[in-house]
This record gives sequence, C-alpha cells and structure tokens, in this order.
Amino acid sequence: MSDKRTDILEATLQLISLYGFHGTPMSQVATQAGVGAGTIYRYFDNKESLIKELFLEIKREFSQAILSDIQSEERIEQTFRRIWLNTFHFCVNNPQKMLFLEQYHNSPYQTAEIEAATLEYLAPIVAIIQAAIQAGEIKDMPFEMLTTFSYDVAVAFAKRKIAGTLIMDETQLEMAVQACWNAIKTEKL
Amino acid sequence: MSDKRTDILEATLQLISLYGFHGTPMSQVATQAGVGAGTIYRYFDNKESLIKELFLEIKREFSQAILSDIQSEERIEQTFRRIWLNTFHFCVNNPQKMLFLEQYHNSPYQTAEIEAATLEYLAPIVAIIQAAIQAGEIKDMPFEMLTTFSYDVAVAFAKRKIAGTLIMDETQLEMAVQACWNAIKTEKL
Amino acid sequence: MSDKRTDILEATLQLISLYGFHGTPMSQVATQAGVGAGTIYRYFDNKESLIKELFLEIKREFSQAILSDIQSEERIEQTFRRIWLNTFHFCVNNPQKMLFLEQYHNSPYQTAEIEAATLEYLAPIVAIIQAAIQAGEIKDMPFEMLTTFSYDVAVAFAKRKIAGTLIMDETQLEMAVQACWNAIKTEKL
Amino acid sequence: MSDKRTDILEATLQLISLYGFHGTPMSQVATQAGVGAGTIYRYFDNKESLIKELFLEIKREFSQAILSDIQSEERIEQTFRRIWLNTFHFCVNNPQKMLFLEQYHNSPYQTAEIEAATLEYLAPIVAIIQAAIQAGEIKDMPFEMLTTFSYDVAVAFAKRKIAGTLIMDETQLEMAVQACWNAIKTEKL
DNA sequence: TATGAATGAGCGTTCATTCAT
DNA sequence: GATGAATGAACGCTCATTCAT
Repeated sequence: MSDKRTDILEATLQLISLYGFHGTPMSQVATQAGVGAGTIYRYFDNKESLIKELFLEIKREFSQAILSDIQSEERIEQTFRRIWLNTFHFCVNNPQKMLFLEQYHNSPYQTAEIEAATLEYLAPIVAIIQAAIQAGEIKDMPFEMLTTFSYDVAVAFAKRKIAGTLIMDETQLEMAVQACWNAIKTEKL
Repeated sequence: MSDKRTDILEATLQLISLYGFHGTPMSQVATQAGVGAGTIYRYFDNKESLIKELFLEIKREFSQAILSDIQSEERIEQTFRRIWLNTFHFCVNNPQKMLFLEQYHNSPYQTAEIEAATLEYLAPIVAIIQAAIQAGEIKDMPFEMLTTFSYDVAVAFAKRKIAGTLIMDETQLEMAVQACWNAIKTEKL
Repeated sequence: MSDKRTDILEATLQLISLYGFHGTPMSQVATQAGVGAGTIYRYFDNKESLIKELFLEIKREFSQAILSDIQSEERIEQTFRRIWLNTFHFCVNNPQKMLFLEQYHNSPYQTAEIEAATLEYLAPIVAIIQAAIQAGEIKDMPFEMLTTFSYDVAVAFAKRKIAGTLIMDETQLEMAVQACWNAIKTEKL
Repeated sequence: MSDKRTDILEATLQLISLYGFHGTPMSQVATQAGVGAGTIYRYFDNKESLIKELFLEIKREFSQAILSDIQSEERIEQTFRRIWLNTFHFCVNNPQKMLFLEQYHNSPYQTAEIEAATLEYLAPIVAIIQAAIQAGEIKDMPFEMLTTFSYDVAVAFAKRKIAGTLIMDETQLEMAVQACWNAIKTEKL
C-alpha cells in the first residue's frame, strides 16, 4: 500500500474527470502524480488496469458511503431516504468520483465481470428491501426497478446541482426525496 | 445535403456505439461509409465536429420522437405518460442512438453551449407543464426536476432492458410509468 | 510494387547489416528511406513483419543467384563448382545481404515455418545430387551433409574475405573449391 | 571471483540462448541469477560488458575443449580428427554455449579487438599445422582456410544435429570427419 | 556489500489530418 | 468533388541504469 500508488490513483482520477480516459495520457498522470513515467507500471499493469483498479476502488468507497448509518430497526422509509441522501451527498461532495464512475459506466471498458463485482456491494440492501415488500410498505417491484429511484434519480439530481442547472437547497432536496418515496411506496387507503 | 454526409454520420453512429469515440478511427468511419478518408473533411471540419453534428442530429430526432402524438387538450397525466413511453420506446428501438447520447453526455466533448442548444428542443413542453402546475395537477417543482422523472428514469429503464438486466413487459412498464407519475402528481385528498 | 516499399526494404537492409535488428529503430529506417515514420506501416504490418519480408526477399534472390547458370548436362563436378562459386561470389558481392541472412539465421526470429519456406528454394538441386550419388560420382551422404560443403564452407570463406582475415584471389579460390570437391567426391581407384 | 558473478553469467547464458541478447532484460537476468538488479552492476560495467565477458569466458572454455587430448607425437591426421571431434562434441554437449557464440559472432557486438583476443586461443595449433604442411601431409593452405574445415564444418554439423535436421550417429560422424580430412590432405600418388 | 524502487530516454505503433492527383 | 497515400506528433510501454537505504 505504497504512497505512490495512491498518488497515481489520485492523479488519474483528477485528470480523467477533467479530460476523459483518452484525454489523459499516462505521461500526464505521471507528471501530476509527481513520479516518473515508468513508475506507474510498477503499480499497475497498464493503462486499462490502472483505470479498472481506480474504478473498483471508487465503487467500493461509493458503496460504503451509500450504505452508511443504516439501522436495521428503523422504518423502511427512513432507510430509503437515508440511502437516497447518502447517494446524493456522495456525488455532490465527490463530483470527480461521480464523473469518473459515470464515464466508466458508459464506456467500452465496462465488462460483465466488473458489473458483477460491483453489484455485490449492494447485497446488504436486498434483504432489507425484500422484507419491506413483504411487509407491504413498498410496491412489489424488481430490485433493479427500485434502485432506479434511489441510485439513478439521486445521481441525476446531483449531476444537475453540480452542473449548476438546478438549485438543490433543503426544500428542493426534501421535495426530491419525497417524490421518489411516493414513486415506490404502497398507496395506503 | 449530400448522400455521403448521411453515410458518414450513419457509419459514425454505428462504430461509436460499438467501440466508443476513441475506439473509432476516422479511417474506419471512411471505410464503413464507403468514402475516401479525405472525403469526410469535405463535410465536417474535424473529428470533434463530426461527432458534435451527429450528436445534434440525434438529439433533434430524439426530441421529436419524445414529443410526438401530444395533444394539448388531453389531461396532463396522459401527456406525461406519453412522453415517458415515447422516451422509453425510442431508446429501446434505437439502442445505438441512446448509447451514443449517453456516451456523449458523459464525455469531455460536452459543453454548456451544446447543452443549451439541446434544451431548446424541449421548449414545447414547458408551457404545458407550467399550466399543469397552476392547475394543481402536478407538484410545483423546477422543470429540471420534473424531467428527471420522465427523461432520466425512462432512459435508465430502457438501458436495463437493453442490457438484459431487467425484464420490461407490459405489466412492468405500466408499473414504472405509474411510479413516476406518483412521484410528481399532487396528492389529492 | 511501390517505390517506397523498396526504399524501406533497402534502408532496413543497410541499417540492420550495420547495427543489427535491435540497433535499428523504425524511426531510423524511416529517415534513411526518406519517408515518414508512419509510412512504413502502410507497407508492413510491424517491425517483425518488415524484417521477415526482407529476409524472404533476400533469401529468394540468394537462391536464384546460387542456382544460376547450371546446366543439367554438365558433369556433377562442374555443377558443384558452379554452385560453390555462385554462393561465394554472391556473398562477396552482397556483403550486407549475407550479414543480414546470417544474423537472421541466428536469431529468435527464425521459425520452422520460414526455414521450410526457404528450403524449398533449394529443391532444384536435390534431383541433380541424387543422380550424382547413383552415378557413383559423389559419396552417398545425406543432402544436408553435402550442402555443408557448398553453402556453409563457401559462406565461411566469403565472410573471411570480407572481414579481411583471408586473402582469396584466384589461386586461393581454386584451392578452396577443390578442397570441398575432394571432401565429397568418391575416391576413384 | 565471487559466486554471484558466476550465477549472473550462467543466468545470462541460459536466457540469451533462449531469447537472444535483446529478448533478455537485465532484470530477468537478476531474477534468474537470484540477485538484485543493482548487484549485476557491481560485477559488470553494463549489459554490453556482461555479454562480452560471458563471450570471452565461453570462448576460452571452448578453445580448451577443442585442444584437449592432443599429443604432439601423433600423426597429423589423428590431431585433425581429434580437434574436429572435440569441436563437434563440445557443441553438441553445450548447445547453449554454441548458440551463444554463434549469436555473438553474428552481431554488432563483435569487434576486431575481440576477434584478435580469441584467435590467440588457437595459437597452440599453428605450430603443429605448419609442421604438417612442411612434412607434406596437408596442403599448403592459409591457416584460416584449414580451420574452416575443422571449426566451421564441425559446428555446422553440430548445429544440424541439435536442430534435428541431420542424424549424426557413429557412421555419419566418421563420414563427415573423413570428408574434411580429404579436403585438406595432400593427394598421395 | 547488496538491494530493488525509481527513473526517463527511447522504442514501436496509431491515427487525425493534409494535399497532390 | 473525391480520393487515399503520406505524414509526424503523440501515445503506451520497456528496460538499462542509478542510488538511497
């Protein structure tokens, strides 16, 4: 767990979030990281591998952030709101990481193998959600459909806040979370 | 409006949706389009410009598809559902175009200028929506917030259907649209 | 059969005979050939392929030179002497080509496939030699053993003449050929 | 005369005979020798120097092997046969060393200086041969011409045996030696 | 003495772009 | 207009060598 390895990963993240995968030469990564060009190859096999490892690292961090502070005893609505807000805040507080993830997801680097590896990070929520469905608190939707309303929508809002095309203060935020909860909750009579 | 121009744009779309921007050399575009390498430069300034024009073209087509069949007299819920389904079906029926758009949105090619240009395509809905808000049928959200529940969510579902990670038959589709409508409609007492 | 292709092959031959395969960067080949660096790759797939094609070309030329002026009616001794001298003179007159061939033969580029391809060039002599063996004019040796006394020895002498470590005027040359013929001829009583 | 020095030389020989000079990185030599990369440079100035010293060492060993068991009283034919067979057997028993020598001879590493140094190893035979010439037992050829029939031909046969393109059992071997002796002996009436 | 992490010059190769035809 | 051969800057990557430990 060398310091240089971290420097290289950080430099890569910064540059890629600014210029994209292909706008980021290894030589520039080296310069930004303050290491020699060849040094990168002591820590990573090649450019693709460097990016893949960065992706996995960020994905792990992201997943942890999303699931933090969840208490199993709380009501499912609280859990949902927390996950939603965790997602949103992680993106807003780590715009580079979010941009990197989004860019990676929409690139030919993406492989089924990696997708599988990252899905497993979300395993902890599956049980919670199935319990909530059986308790009749949220609609009986496929898991992937539910995550759209937490992950995708939260990210979409975060992107717009970062881009400056949408103001997201407390009021707006509450409105957005509530809208998503309304989308999935069961209609009580 | 030469035929070759169209050939080039189509070749570009096909190749980029398969291999990405940077996995698609101009020489390959030329081959696929059946023209000489130099010919591309009679129709487009450079690679970036070619991709930008392709983006604008697809974006225009996409916007038209989204807004088709909308009748101003129908209830806002009908309009919303129609837009949502238009979006979804366009993506499912034109996966290459959707992949291209997504790839473009998450790339450094994206500029504020282009974003602005594309927003204008959606102008026709703005009036409809503001009327709906004033009529108390949908919540008083910023426009961008509302489009998240039509555009972003519909696209997210389409991507998953295309990727095969989510089955979207009639039932599922209805469930998804309804969820989005629940997200933005006003709660009637 | 472009002119540039020939220029590149000639430049490669010159540089490699001087500096070896690995002492000859592609960029230098380009400079010497008077073409752009990328141009080489229009004519050859990569460095290995360039060298392989050069090898095959030279090998073909060499084989033709060796077998020139052979008349099937003449006595086998005449044929042997002619082949021997053809080999010797080709090497002396084309020192770069001989150095290249020798370097190639003793390198990891060499593959069985190539060896096979080059052996076929020598096919025309096989029949002649077998006839001579049956006629009792030369010893019943394996073909490969006989070629040692024409090919390998003639090349060895040529190398030494080129290197300047052995003077090879008419007298010496005659002595050398005769020695080789003595090696393989049958001892007449 | 450290043990590591020997380890390094042996590792170099093995790797180079397999992969060639340029297919053998110093780092791999270090690994194979079981020493640190920097350690090599305590024993050798640089890669070229390492290879040159390896060459000289092998050449010395080779020369000793060639001249072993020679008795000055025996007939020149016996001496010639012994040298020829010594050469052949050394090559067959030390294919790596032979491959290395051949590779070295046909490379730009070769310099006149080195050639001179190695020639001196053969000095002991010169006197023997000149005596044989004066005694009328072998033809009056330049020394270099005679060595072609012992060194070059014996090596050529050994290479083919190693490569598997020529079977060399006792009979074949005898035939080959005899052929070479016929090449240089004086024709008795 | 021995190490091996670090270096960066230099390699083979690609590809957006030009321009003579 | 249309072509595609030619270009060369820029890339990813290797490896001989150095030097702090």
